[in-house]
Amino acid sequence: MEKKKSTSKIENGLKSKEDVVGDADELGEGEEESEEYKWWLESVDDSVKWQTLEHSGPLFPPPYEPHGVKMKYDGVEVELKKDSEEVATFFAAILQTDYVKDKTFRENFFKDFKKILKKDKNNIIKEYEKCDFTPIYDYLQVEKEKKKLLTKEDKKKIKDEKASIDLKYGWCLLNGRKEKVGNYRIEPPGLFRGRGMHPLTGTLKLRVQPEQVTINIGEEAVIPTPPDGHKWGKVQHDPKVSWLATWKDNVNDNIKYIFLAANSSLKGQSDLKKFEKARELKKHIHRIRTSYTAELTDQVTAIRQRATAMYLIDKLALRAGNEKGEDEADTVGCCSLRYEHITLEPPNTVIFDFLGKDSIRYYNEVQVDAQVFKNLKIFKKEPKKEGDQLFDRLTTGQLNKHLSSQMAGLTGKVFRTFNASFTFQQELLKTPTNGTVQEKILAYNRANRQVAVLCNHQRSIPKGVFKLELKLVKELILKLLPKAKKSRPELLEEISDFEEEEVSRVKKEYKLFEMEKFRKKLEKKNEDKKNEKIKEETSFATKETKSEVRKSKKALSEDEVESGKKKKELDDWVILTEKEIENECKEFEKTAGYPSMKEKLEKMTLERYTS
DNA sequence: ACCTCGACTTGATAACAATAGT
DNA sequence: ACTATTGTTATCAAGTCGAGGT
Repeated sequence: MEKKKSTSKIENGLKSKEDVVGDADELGEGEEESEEYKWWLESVDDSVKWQTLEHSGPLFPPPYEPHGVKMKYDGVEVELKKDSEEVATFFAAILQTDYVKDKTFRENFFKDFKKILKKDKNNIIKEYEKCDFTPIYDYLQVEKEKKKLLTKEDKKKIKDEKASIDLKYGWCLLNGRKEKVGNYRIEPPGLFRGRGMHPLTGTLKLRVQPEQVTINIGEEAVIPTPPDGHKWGKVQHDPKVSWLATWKDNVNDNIKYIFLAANSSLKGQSDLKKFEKARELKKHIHRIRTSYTAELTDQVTAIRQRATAMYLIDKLALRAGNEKGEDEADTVGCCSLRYEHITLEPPNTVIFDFLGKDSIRYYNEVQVDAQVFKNLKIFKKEPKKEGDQLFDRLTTGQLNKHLSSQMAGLTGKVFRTFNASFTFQQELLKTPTNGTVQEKILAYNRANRQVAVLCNHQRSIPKGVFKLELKLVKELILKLLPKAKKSRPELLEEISDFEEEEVSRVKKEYKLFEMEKFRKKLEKKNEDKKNEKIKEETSFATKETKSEVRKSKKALSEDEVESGKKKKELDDWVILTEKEIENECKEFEKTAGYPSMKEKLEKMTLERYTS
């Protein structure tokens, strides 16, 4: 195999995209130049993941250090033993978030808190309602502020320590090559933050002991030393799996792993394989579509359901939708859709409304093929009612079995990759061939947006409304919009009641403010660009005069130095039409509001503590 | 033919670092 | 130079899917 010295970043800039991706292996700074390993040219047999494997094992979180701050029970300070204090502190830390507003979260937390209290022989704390965690919360806030105020040297020291840890645990030797390890830290204890209506949210996630951990490592390799006084649960040498360590999580009985990083050869190879599979589907998609379209009218219900599901997965990029257990949030995918998740509106509109992965709402009104509409109507026919499976004769297992008979290795998720990639490519084809960098970026972002729409990817405005926040929000608005003092006198009033409604109203107001700012920014840039153009033209006309020439020869004039950056950016700026500005604003609206506000609030909190 | 378990990917989001703006 | 904004990386919950047991 031809080997080549890895090249510098500057050289990479001149190379084709493929090469740049290949060169993306990063060795720590100051590393010796290593010979490049072209994993993407390696054969794709991945049943054996490695021949030799050496690593430093997982890194455990530091033991809990008590702070001694007392919480209150029924108005009285209570002394807590170490373990109880730790759990109380987990809860205190998120006091202002709306995890605490969630009844399930509170109850699960308190149940586990009481268990720990019992072990610590504490029989004072009995009712959640009498608990007051705010002293601990306040303490944590102060600690946070202190951390921010650390000196540069202290911050550097912390950074260096982190780097030396990373040097030890962040790398492994896979077949003798140095590769990056991903999540080498054992997950620290805390309160399980299940998403959506997870029945176990708030449950105490216990500290993982080395005795629960299995190490997977090469036979020849030195076995990493477990923490003092501890032993590994098990040490194995299985080259058929890629993980370095594993343990079982006490909350869901889920198995957790330590894997290599996303940019490692192993992950790279399987990623490549995934996309190659999606490309392969392109060759078969016509045949597969013809086949399931024919099956839409099959006599056998199971086959009809399968065909209909395939249509939805293909057309809407729905997830396969495995069955879920009792102890999980009630979310669905294609195969697990229920009666209540779709509404049929003749002649052929289907309204999807359900919670998908991460309890993110999928809402879509779509026109479907007439036969699909007919089928869905049949699948909803009585005696079916709310709570019943729409595809009652279909499981993901059966679906995938059929898919792999149509094309080797084909499963439901391949359609998502395929359709996302296809959409992305189609959208990129609209890039202006000789457009500016700005225009190209715009096209790229638009393509990404289209994929996000297809796959229903959405980042939500973070929840977690703080009680204190409302007050701060009001202060903030007054600070930013001084004229509101007159027009909105109620903002000056003392807050008596922290109603959710009030919070969202103030937030909306802030969002409007943000959007106005954004629009002004765009318009100003447009203006600047227009002016610059005019200036350019006029300066070109008078360029002949000697003084002008001399001035330009004087390297850069002062104000040119100052506006250098701005100018550079303006060079790429495309003058937007009113409609484009409108579109950009609409896009901005989705993300405007909370994130920038949150930081401002944090700053104000800091000012408060430091003044 | 189910059902559970194990391994791995996916995706939201929180935390941090880099860059732009004043 | 200091701070606001934006981009990147780390974290971890929540999916997918095949294998192997009953």
